[in-house]
Amino acid sequence: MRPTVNDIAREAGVSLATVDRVLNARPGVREKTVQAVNDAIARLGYVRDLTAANLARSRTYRIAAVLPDTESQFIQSLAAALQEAGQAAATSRTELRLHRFPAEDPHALAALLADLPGKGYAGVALMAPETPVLRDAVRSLRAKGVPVVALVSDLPTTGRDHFVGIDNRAAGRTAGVLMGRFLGNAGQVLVLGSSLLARDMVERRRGFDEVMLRDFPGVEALPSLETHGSSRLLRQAVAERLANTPGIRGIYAMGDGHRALTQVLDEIGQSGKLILICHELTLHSRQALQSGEITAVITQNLGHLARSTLRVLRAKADSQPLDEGQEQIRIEIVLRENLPLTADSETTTASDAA
Amino acid sequence: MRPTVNDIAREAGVSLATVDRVLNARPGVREKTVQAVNDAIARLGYVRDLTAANLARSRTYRIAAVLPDTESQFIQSLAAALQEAGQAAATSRTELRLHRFPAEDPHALAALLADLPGKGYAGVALMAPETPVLRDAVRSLRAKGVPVVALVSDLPTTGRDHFVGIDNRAAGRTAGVLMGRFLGNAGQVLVLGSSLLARDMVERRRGFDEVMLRDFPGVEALPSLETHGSSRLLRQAVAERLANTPGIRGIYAMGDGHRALTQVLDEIGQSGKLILICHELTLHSRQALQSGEITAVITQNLGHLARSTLRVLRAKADSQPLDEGQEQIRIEIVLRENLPLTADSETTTASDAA
DNA sequence: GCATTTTTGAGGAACGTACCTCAAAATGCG
DNA sequence: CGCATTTTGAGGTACGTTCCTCAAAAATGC
Repeated sequence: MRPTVNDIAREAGVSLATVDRVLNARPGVREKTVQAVNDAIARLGYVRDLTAANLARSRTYRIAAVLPDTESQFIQSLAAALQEAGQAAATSRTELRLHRFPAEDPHALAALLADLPGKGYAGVALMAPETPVLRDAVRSLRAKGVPVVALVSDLPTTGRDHFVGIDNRAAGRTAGVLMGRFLGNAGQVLVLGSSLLARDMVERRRGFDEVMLRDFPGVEALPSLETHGSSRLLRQAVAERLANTPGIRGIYAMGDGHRALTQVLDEIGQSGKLILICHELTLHSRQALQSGEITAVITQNLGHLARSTLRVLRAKADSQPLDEGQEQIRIEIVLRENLPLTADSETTTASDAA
Repeated sequence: MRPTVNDIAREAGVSLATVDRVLNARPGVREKTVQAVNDAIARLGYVRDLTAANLARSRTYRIAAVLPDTESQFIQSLAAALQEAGQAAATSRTELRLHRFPAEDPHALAALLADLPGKGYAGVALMAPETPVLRDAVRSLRAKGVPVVALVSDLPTTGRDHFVGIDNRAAGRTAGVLMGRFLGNAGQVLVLGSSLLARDMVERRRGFDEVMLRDFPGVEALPSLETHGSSRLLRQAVAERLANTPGIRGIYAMGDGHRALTQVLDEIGQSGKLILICHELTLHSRQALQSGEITAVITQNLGHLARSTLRVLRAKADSQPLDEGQEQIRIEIVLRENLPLTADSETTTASDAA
């Protein structure tokens, strides 16, 4: 049988009340007694039963996930993964609520965040561009004791408690090696990004160039083409570039918009002829991998991301330490050959089925 | 406030006892009443509070992990990862005990397994070769109601409840694409495996060949060289082959023994000149990746593996459904550029620090 | 309609911890 | 030493569920 608080009390020769005071760091216990209790704890190898503790505390965790209201397949998948993780966590006294904000309106976002503490939220997960208004809003949240984690794209200047996502610079480097090696260190590479204002895009580009310069002098990475999430812009620009620059043998797509990209390649008869490396495994990129239109996808496991978010926020809310290893989100390389069968990490969830 | 069993009783117009009978599928309730209760549950959106339930049940999970007593760095790491996951799970009424068996003695293993049910184990995780003796032992365990999961190498014929590990065929395919592409579809490849009796080795080889035949006709994959875990054998064989077969431009090492391999390559002056693809990220393979001696490592996250093992066994012990997505172990591709900083998935744990 | 069986209700104890109150004991100080 | 103050003890209730008993009520068969 595992030792309980009563066993500690007996072992330490003190009362249950005192043990409780020590365990929960309540005041009014002599240093000497604290020691005696801690010794007994160590001797018995006591570990607090968290299930009982949470029950007694009737602790519940209401958590807010705040995402832009973009239509992108990636955001949809992220939302679905969060919902799913929330469902699964319902049995452990955790409740997740999804909030959307107008993608281009930092003030609406700030207002939304300001409203959260009053509603009894134990933590907030946030994916948003790092504006000054946001910075203040996050600081104010944290000042009120509500932990905040940044999702997917980091927000270092806001002083967020944690970042849940991949190291985008390393992701860019990974794309770089794959591209360099697959091209055999020769040829030009077209680089596409949704916006050079987003931190993740900048970091990916930096990582990509780093590897290219160091290891693949034979490859020329062209300046980034910004698509601003517009598929028309993307198709036009890509078609034009490929026509004008015959040396292009690879494309590195740092942002979303796989669909428009594979479409335009198909139209101009280049489908499957270029090395194409993208980010994020979605329903579409999965198909394109399978058909050989996309060579490799750099991705992160959204299921893991969502579960990690909940775990981290719960831990922060209780100011408990994290299991760093478990919370590190891996940079996954997906080729046709190691395409996961289904589910989880991915984008094929409820929202797609509908 | 979340609804409780009492709320259901009120809502359904029955007593608490009846609600309990329905919730726990106890007999003696009319179909009509069951329906009424289920309706109330649905109407209120009740979700059982597992923490309270486990507390009331005073359910604890004693789990055995059974591994061969091999010295290999991989097994050591796996053991460390399991220990660590066990530590972390201690707060949730889970206790993990590690058992070792003599690697070459199936009967000792069977005896060990036969002894477990008496000791109150709620589940067993097992990594072992698939012998007839083992098959019977596992079946007998399961017949006694003890769930069994296979670790790392599957045991399909034993009727194990679950397999925790990667799809080794897909892992071989992944190694294949990387090799084929990195070689630019030309040259010969030396393939090393510890033993062709181990199921994982066979599956990796099969996957590797599959891709080679289909996608890289220019590459010739030589017959597997068995090393039987002996580094002397490995060094001799590799040196000889490389000397006799100048067309070899890549090596695919399906098993362990990275250290001996990189050493012999260094000795014959081939270090870093060949494309070298291995399995399992260990302390040594990590260093070799960093120095460029190894090109790519196909690996699985041991931290994830260990945590998944515990989750699966707990679920099986309670005959609850699994979150398939969460339990799928990914095939990870590690290059120098996406080498995780530290910890977890890996081999740099307590045992190494000691 | 009666006896028999099945279904239901009421209540309580338990799991291990948190948190509260009030009184008793120990300690520190002048 | 006596006083005020700090520290400790004893006991209780609560969290939401499980699991038990015993009696009462309802349904069933003949």
